[in-house]
Amino acid sequence: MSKANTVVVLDFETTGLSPTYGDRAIEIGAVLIENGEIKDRFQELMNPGRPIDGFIESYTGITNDMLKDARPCKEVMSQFAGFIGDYNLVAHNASFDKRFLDAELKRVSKQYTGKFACSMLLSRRLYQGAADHKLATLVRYAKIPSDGNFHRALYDSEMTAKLWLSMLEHINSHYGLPSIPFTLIQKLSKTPKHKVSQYLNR
DNA sequence: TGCCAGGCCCTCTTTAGGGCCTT
Repeated sequence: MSKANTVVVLDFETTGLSPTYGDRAIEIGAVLIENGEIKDRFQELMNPGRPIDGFIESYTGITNDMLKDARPCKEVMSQFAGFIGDYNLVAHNASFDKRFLDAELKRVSKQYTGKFACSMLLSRRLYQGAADHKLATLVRYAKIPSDGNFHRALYDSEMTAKLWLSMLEHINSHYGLPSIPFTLIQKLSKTPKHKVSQYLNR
């Protein structure tokens, strides 16, 4: 599979916000996009080794009962390392998912070489008219069909993937760029908002 | 057991503060 035309879009559900303060992953979901199409999927719950609190149960719909028989994080993450391989990676608010990916893979002595891009940072440049840049809001803004079942890992990764493809199509239709290298998307995601057109029209 | 983040980005900025996003 061509690395240049492939990205893995991933999403974690977790026990909280900070792996450096002991939070763990409880579910990973991911889709593999090749040449603009979803070609593969990965989804699994994982047992973090301790109970999750009521807020997380309510927020995700993942219960302690569901996690009781799930495989431990180390088994799931070792397998997931094989799924992401050396592909580049995308997530919505990628700094969050990158922290958990790094922390969980470090526990199983796995590494990855792909680079991250962030769909939220890109959307702040391309979809400046959106009411906000939450994933659900952007899915509605981009008119992506959705049943509204957010906050599960595979569903959110699929919606992020479709949002990502929507933004690539936006770049093509507005700026005549049918394909744009991943490294340029990363740079675009850090470009000052008022310079986006200048950046893409050069 | 319970504690709890951090990068981006704007502005009443840069010797700072606070909202947005993710769970």
